[in-house]
Amino acid sequence: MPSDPIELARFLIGVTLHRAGATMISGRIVETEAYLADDPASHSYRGMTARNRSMFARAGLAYVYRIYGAYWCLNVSAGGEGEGAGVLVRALEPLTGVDAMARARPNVKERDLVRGPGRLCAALCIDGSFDGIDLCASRTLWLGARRAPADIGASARIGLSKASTEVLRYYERGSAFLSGTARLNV
DNA sequence: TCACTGATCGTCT
DNA sequence: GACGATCAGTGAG
Repeated sequence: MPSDPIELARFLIGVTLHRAGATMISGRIVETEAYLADDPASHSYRGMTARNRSMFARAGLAYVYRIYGAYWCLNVSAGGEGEGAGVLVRALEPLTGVDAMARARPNVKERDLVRGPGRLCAALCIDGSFDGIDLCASRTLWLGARRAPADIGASARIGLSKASTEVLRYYERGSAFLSGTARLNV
């Protein structure tokens, strides 16, 4: 697994994310965003705090944070220890445990279950208690095998007020499970 | 399908 | 005290 945030963001496209709870849930990552060490849009930009310390760990740990008071977002830490880089996991292609995801998100269409970082965490029951876990060693949330995507597209990142033109969002071209509008997923 | 808006609260200034 | 790596609902085209 690469540690450079851009290489990691591209590598994670096609990797299977597993969640073991009452039911086994898994999905293939189809969309990511890279957040660099010296990046005005990154939580790590102003240095390490109690919230973002997981971003400064060695690559491969989970950084889970709450946004807009209501949703959780899952990142994979990147870079070397103390660097403060990460990759936001934005969308999955559901593989197994669709029923469990639907129970966690009632009245939601299958296509929208894990299409977006907040929705993804809700469907997989990921919250702040997962912050800092090792995604290569955990038995509750971990990264598994990779099935290489046919084609990887790139676009500007979504939802940012700073550095919003940097092309650091990556996605599997043609996937039906991408977030954002169609224009971004060409 | 796209654009716009309000909700909501932990974190940082 | 302000803001945010989002989402669901609404209305127009």
